Amino acid sequence: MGKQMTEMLKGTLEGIVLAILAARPAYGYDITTQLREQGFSDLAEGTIYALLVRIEQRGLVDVEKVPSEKGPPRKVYTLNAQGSEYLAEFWGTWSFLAERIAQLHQRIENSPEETPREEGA
Amino acid sequence: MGKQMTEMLKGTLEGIVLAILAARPAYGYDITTQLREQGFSDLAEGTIYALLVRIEQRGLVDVEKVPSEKGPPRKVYTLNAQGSEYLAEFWGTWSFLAERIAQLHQRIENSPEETPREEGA
DNA sequence: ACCAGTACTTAGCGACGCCAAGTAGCGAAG
DNA sequence: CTTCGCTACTTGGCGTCGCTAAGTACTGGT
Repeated sequence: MGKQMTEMLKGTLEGIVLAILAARPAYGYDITTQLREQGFSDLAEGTIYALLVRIEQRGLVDVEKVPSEKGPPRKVYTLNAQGSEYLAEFWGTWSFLAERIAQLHQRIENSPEETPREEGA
Repeated sequence: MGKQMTEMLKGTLEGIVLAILAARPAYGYDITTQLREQGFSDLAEGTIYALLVRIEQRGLVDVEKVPSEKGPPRKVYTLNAQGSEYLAEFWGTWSFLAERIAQLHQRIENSPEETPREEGA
């Protein structure tokens, strides 16, 4: 997916990453790999790292440096209480938006321009 | 809803507006009113107008100036063939994203940290 | 010694939604 | 007749976000 997906990820990627961290703690490279495997194939690596820095500075996650056998130390992120709260808000916002959009989608599906309808009443 | 919604609307608002136009032609003020009534209560007016200019320049809509009894002439936007195509792409992208996020949501719901589980096997 | 894979960082860019203010046309109230 | 409020669109500047691109650093294999 291209530009549309890029724009859509603004605002949702944050929630996605928090949701991943809600399942279990993880580090940047790991998260990137997970997402790429789950279909976000051309997700930029730098994006995740920048996002992690942001949510750390907002105090939504706790960080721990863990040595790796295969490279530089990993920064393992864990969702904390504030992060859980923020994630809950995210689900609320997302649900609201998804519901409106689903309604719009149905409304179109159910009233295609082709279908002849009684114009009068 | 606040900042989360603002960020989420990036990329989705365009699709929302196109979907509204797919139902029937409309002008900026009208679209803004519709959206505000449908729950996007603090949607900025300028946002919609800027978006309409963009989709017009991309050739996704046709425009017609229609005089109004209550003020300046309205710019009525109609979704054209290219717009329909683009909207279809939007649904594809949105569906993909919504599905992934739904999966993430379920995965969390089904494995809450609180629930005691057999640790061994 | 070199390269590939792992893992994180940084600087700059474009796109989008918001804010604020302004322009313009019309009807009703004073 | 001026003023106010509603309708309707425009414009300039701002902050945020994801992407691009380049770099740093550590390890193991050839």
